[in-house]
Amino acid sequence: MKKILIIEDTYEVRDNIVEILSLSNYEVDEAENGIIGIEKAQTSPPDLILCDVMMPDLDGFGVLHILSKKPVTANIPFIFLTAKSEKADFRKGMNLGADDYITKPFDPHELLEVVEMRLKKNERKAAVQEKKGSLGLINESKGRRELQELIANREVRTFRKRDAIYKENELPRQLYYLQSGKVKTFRTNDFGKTYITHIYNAGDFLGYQALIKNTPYHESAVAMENCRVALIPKKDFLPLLANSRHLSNQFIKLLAQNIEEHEEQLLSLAYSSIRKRVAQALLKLNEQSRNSGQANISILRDDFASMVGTAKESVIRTLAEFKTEGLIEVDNGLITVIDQDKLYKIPC
Amino acid sequence: MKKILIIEDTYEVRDNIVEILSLSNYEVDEAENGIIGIEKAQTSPPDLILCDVMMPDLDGFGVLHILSKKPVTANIPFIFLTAKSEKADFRKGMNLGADDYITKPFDPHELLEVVEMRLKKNERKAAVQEKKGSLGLINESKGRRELQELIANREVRTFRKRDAIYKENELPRQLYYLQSGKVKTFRTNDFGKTYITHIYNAGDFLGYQALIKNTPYHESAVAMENCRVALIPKKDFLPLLANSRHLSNQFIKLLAQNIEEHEEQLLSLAYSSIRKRVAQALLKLNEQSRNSGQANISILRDDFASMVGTAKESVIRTLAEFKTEGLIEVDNGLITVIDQDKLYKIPC
DNA sequence: CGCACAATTGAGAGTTATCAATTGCGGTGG
DNA sequence: CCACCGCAATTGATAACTCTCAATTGTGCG
Repeated sequence: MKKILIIEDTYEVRDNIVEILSLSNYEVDEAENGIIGIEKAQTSPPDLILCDVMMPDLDGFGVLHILSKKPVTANIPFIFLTAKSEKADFRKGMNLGADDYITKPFDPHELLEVVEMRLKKNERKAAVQEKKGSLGLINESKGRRELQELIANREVRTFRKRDAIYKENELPRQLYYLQSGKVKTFRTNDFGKTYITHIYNAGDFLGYQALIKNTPYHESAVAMENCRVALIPKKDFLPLLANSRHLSNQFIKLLAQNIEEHEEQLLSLAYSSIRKRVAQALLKLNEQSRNSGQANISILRDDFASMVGTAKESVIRTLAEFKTEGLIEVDNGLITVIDQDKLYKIPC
Repeated sequence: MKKILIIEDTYEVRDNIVEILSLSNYEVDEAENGIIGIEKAQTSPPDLILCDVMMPDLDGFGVLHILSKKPVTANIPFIFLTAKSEKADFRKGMNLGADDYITKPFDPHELLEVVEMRLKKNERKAAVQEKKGSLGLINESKGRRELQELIANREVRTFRKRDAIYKENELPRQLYYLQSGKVKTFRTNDFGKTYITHIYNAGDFLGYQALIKNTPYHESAVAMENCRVALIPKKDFLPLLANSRHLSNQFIKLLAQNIEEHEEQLLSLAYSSIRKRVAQALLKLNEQSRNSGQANISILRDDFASMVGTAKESVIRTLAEFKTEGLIEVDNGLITVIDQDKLYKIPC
C-alpha cells in the first residue's frame, strides 16, 4: 500500500484530502505544518508528498528545499497545493524541483489522477534507470527505495543533550540515522583540544565511515540537543551495502561530498584569518539552522570554537566585531545573521 | 595465459626460472631489482610474483611491503625466493603477508608445483569470496582482478615535472592511474595561496573524486617529477564502477581512507604548532619516499609549505631547528630523516 | 661568468592563544 | 522573594607564535 504524506495547515483542507485518499486505499499520514512535515518525512518516508505552499513559519518551498537535500527524501515525488494559480508561484515551485502542482479548490477526481500519475511515473523512472543503469552512476529512485527500507522499522533510541552516541576507539556496531535533533562529531587532540569534523541534522546518516572501513571510530559523536536516532545494525547494513549498487552509490556520493567539504576546510584553516573562518562557520550554521526551520543559530561558544579551530575567546571577540558592524545580532547567546552577503565577502 | 613476474638480481637464477616457467606456458616478465620490479608490477600487474629476498637497494621484504599497500597489487600472490632457509627470514616474510617461500636451490618441479598451487588457491579464494559476498564488504581477489582490467591496455601519457595533469574547474574526462612518478593535488585560495591536499605516488589512482561526483575538479593536479600516467576514459570507468560491487567497494575504501587522513590533518592544522605539523609532514613524506625505494626526501620548500599550510620561511626555519637537534640531515635540499621516533614524539 | 631559481637568514609587525577576572543568567533552597 | 551557586559568555592584558618583506647565499646551467 502506497503511503502519502500531506502537509497542510488548514484542518478542513487536510481532512478533506485525507478522506479522498483513504477511500482510494492509500495509507495517509498528515502534518499540520512544515516543520512537522519534514520530521515525518524523515522519520518514516512516504511514497509521495502533497504539500501546501502557503504556511506559517516554513512554507512549502522551504519544505521542498530542505527535503531535496537529504538522500532519503530527495526523490520522493512532491506535489504542491496552492490556492492561487499564479504563474510565478508555479514556476518557482517547479524550478525547485516539484513534480506537479494542484490548485485549490480541486475536484477529488483531479487529485487522485495527479497522485496516481506521479506514483506511476516514479516507478517507471526507477525501471528505466534500472535498465540503463550502466550509463549513469546513480539510480536515484531505486536508491531511495533502498535507503527507505534501510531505515524502516528500526529500533529508535533517544539521546539527551550531551549524551554520547559513540566514542573514539569503540568498534562500530551499527549505522545511525538521525530522525530529529543535532549531533556533532569531533576528534580530540593529545592535549584535549577538540575539532568538530561534522554537524549532523535530522535526515542525516551517521557513523558510516568507521562501519565501512570496519575500524574503530576515530571520532566521538555527541548529541547537541535531544535526539531521536534510528539504529541500523551492522549485519543489516554491510551486506546491503556490498550487494546494492544503488546503496553503495549513495554512500560513495556521501563520502565524496565529505571529502570536498573537508578540503575546503583545510584550505581555510591553513590560510584564512579567524575572522574569515568565523564568518564561514556562521554561514554554514545559518544554512543548517534554516534547514531545520529555525531563524537563529544556537550553539555553545565552545562548540563554535571547536568548529573554527580556535580558542573560545577569539570566537567571542570576532562575533562582537560582527555585531558592531551590523552583520549579525546576538540575543542571549542566540545568533541571528543579518547580512549574509557581507559575511560571505569578508576577505583574507 | 597467466602472467608471472620474477624479481631477482642474479641473472643466472632469473634466467633459469624464466625458462622453467616459459616452458610450462606461463607468460613471464622479469625485473633485475626491487625498484624495477615494483614499477613493472604496477604498470602491468601479473597474476603472481616471485621475488628474491636478498637484493641490493630494496630487498624482497621492501618490495612486498610496498606492493601490499596499493589496491592494484595488494592481492597478487607473492612468493619469496631465498638462498638460506633461515627460520627468522621465513617468519618475517610470512608475517609481512607473503603467500609462500621457496629456498634456492630448488628443483624445477618444486617451483612449478608451488606456483600452480598458489595460482589455484587464489582463484578459489576469489570464488569463495564471491559466494559469501553478502557477508563481508570487500571481495579482495575479485576486486583486484577488476582493478587490473581497468588499467590494462590503456593509453599512457607522460608528463614532465611541473606539467598540469588537470586543472581546477575543468570537467573530468578520465580516471588517471599513476604508473610512475609523483603528483600533487592542491586547492587554491582567493589570494593565490595553495594547499596540497594529496601527494600521489606510483600505483595510485587520481582524480576519481570529481569523476564520481560528476562535477568539475575542485583542485589542480601537477606532476612533481616526470610521470607516466595511464588514462581510463570516463565512459569505461563509470559504468564499471556502477555495476561492480567489487570496484565500488575498492573506491569506497579509498574515499573513506581519504576522509580519515583529512580529518587528521584538520585537527593538526587547527591546534598544532608549525613545529609539530612540519614533523608530521616529514614522517609522511619519509614514508612515501621509502615506499618508492628512496632513502631521502626530495621536495621543494614551497611545496612543503603548501602541505603544512604555512609560509615557506617558517618551514625552512623549522627544518633548520630539526637539523641542529639531530633529527634530520639536509644535504643540498634533500632531507634525510635520522630520528623518526623523536619526530613522532614532538609535542604540541 | 652571469643568470635564474631555490634556499636561507634577519628583523619587525600582526594575529592569536593564554591566563585571569568579571558579568550574566537560570535555577534552587532558605 | 532573595541570596547563592554553577555554568556560559564576555572582557582585558600579556606573551608567544608566525607571517611578511627584504636581503643574502647557494646551485646548476648555458
